[in-house]
Amino acid sequence: MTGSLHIGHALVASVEDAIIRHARQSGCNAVWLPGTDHAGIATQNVVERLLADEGLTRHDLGRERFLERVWVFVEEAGGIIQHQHRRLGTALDWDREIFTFDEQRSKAVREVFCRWYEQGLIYRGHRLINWCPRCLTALSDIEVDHVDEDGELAELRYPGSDGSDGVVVATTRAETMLGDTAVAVHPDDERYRHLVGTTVVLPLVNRAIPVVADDHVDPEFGSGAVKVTPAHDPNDWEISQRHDLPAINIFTDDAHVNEAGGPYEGLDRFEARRRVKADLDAQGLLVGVAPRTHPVGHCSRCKTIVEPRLSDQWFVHMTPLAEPAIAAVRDGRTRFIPERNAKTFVAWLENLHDWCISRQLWWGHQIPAWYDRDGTIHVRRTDPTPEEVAELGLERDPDVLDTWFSSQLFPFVNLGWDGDTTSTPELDTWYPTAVLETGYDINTFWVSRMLMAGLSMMGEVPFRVVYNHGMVRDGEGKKMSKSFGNVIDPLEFIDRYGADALRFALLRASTAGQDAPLAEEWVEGARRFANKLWNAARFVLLVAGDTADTDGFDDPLPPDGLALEDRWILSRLEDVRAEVDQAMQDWDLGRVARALFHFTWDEYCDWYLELAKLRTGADAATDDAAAARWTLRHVLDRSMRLLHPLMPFITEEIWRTLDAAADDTTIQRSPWPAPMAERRDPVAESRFAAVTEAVTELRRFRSDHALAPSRRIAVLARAQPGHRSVLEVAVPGIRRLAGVDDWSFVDDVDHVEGPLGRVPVTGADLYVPLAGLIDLDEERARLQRELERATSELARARSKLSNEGFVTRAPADVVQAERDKASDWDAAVARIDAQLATLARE
RNA sequence: GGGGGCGUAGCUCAGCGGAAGAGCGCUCGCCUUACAAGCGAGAGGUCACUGGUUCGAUCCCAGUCGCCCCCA
Repeated sequence: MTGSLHIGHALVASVEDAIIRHARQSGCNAVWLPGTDHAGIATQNVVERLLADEGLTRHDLGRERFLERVWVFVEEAGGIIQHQHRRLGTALDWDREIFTFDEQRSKAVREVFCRWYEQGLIYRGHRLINWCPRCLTALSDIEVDHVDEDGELAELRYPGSDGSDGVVVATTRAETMLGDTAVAVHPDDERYRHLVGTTVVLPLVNRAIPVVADDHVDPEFGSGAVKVTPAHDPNDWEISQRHDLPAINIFTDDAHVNEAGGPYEGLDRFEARRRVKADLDAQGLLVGVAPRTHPVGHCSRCKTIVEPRLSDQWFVHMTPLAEPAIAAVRDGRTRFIPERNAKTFVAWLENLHDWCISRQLWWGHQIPAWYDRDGTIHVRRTDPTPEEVAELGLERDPDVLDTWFSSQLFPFVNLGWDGDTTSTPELDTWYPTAVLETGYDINTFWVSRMLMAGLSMMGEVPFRVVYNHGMVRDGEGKKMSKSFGNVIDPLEFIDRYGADALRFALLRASTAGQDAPLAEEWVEGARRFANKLWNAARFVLLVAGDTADTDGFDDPLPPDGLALEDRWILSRLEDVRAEVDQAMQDWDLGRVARALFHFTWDEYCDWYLELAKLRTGADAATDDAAAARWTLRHVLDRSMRLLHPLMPFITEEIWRTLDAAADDTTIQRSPWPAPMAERRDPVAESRFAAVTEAVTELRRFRSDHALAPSRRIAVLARAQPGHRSVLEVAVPGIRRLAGVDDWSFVDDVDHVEGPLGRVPVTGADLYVPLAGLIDLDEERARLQRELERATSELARARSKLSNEGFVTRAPADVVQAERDKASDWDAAVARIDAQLATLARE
């Protein structure tokens, strides 16, 4: 409500959009539900600040007029983040968007409150809660952030009522002594046993307080005696309940000392701390002061130090709700990705305290409870009539509900549930939902409550899977924060690099549950990828733009006469399709991104397109050119469909350009590529590997000898039996890609004049006449280095094979692989020797 | 104090029992007619340390050290 799109939202949106687009392409009736919560504390804070600029407080306006102001703000600011999400390309079901404060959702909130109240799950209690003295409201436990801070541990002496020395207690919050109502020691602590049951005098306020024995006191901490301030410390509150001690509240709601603090009344809590210590010191009762780091709770909204405070609040009794949720996670009705998060989640659910749901705010769902003259509580689904109000003297509880109380209902109120309506086509179709995607930091806040509320109201889990992404960090793995100045603004990056680039960079770096680093360079790299795709598409359009010579773009049947590289790239497409499917199933979008990046760039562009250039030129054979064009288009089309969930914009654009029939549809509705096992062609893959090997080895040879592309070379190929035909079909391609002018097959090179460079590849030796081409001494040195490596690898393999245990106990295929390696290296040694001999003869 | 994660190439991270991978960065050579936002080649790693299991460990187990989260 008050926020704008930050990089964390961008990751959420990228992941969820990828999932939903994939699901839709796969033919699922998928829905992606947008919703906004009313962000109670945050929104009220913002509007109160606006009012403060006008010199007003909400109390000047009164509740009704204040809420009118909030609504004005909401109307203005509320839509910003939705609009920003559209820039990322999110295919949300916008017409199903809901707001926690709209009529139906408000009705549902009230219904759930009433049901839980009737079931005894909601109660009003006088308890110690977390209070924000700035927001002036209660907070739940998880809205408090604990941060270690440097402070002072002060040791205070409380003299005995009988004039004895009394006890020394230690505290980091000396000012709370004004509210002490006891001193506690451990029952087994010999040092204090004689004091239990006596009283000591509380200095400054001169109140006699008892010394009690309690098991929970840690005798090792400080002096072993602790002061007990029931109204301002959770542990002390527990002690007070066990020993029936009074609780004295010493603070006003904005954390100033109240009348209970006597002379300190009116002081801010930190000033009071200084003064109390100084005054005790003056009386010789400040025994010692030592620096100490201790955890301090802060309001997660405004960072003010929270104050434990005793007050009347509404609570949800958690155990009965948590138990079914724990069971659902344990028996797998809801699964976590990564799985380990389930453990943390369950452990957290098992140790829940009751949830404080009332907030002393105006912006929120007002609690539907009225108090009559006798103080009896009336919880109502509908407001009481004016007659009832008059008759019973009803007054409504002014507090509102925690925002999470309403957002926990999302999974079913989005689908139409409001208590009266409990069955809709949407609920029947989509509840339980398939997946809830969120950062792991939200599991306790939101996921847990949705799970509990869903089980309680619907009797079934709200989602089958909780997919947790990590936090976005900067390129150095550091947390992004404004104070570090390393924050990436997604909107700025979309402007500069495009939404697809931002999405791809985020997804490529993401692994379930692990944090995702993001630096500008990664986004830049992703843009280069998008650019690569665009240029590849331009080329495909250039050589295969008109569809006249194909049977239509979508025809899965390739024409006759596919070349080796056609069969290879089609086979590889099928491989990568399978890998992407598996990765999608594993919720591993990083793997999807990497697999497609590699396939489209390193295989399709760098190899297939380069080879296709030869076959689609003016002098190309018609049938062969048709096969190449069909394959170019087919693979590009399938690649676009596979990439679409990650990069919606460019894939849509390319896909539409390619397919004339696409004018009236969208790639979002194009079928997800189905398995085509018959396209798997291991023979083509292995034969093509021979081609790439030959090209790569020749290129390396050139590079090693600093031969510019303009220096053409000749190759004499001596193929082993059966391998000549493999290379033969690929000769034109090899020549083009490796810069070879003359290529001939030979039976041997014994009679060839002059020194020859030898480029060994699988199944053949390629000889390059070196005269006038290179420095022969350098070549000898290079060969020596190679010989050393081959010799050492051979030794390694042989020693492994001479290990009796390895040969007899390792799997047969592993042993065989090792034997093959040994014989390969053995052959390599022989070849290099021969090559050195060839060089020697000049 | 309890729970969890992470230490792999200069940086950020994949891999997780059988010859160490990617992106970026770096070096060298290229304007090869889709792309210099590009193409080709290359350097760079006792996979934190110490033990154990195994024929074999970056991968499994135990411990140590170092970073980081969450909860109390």
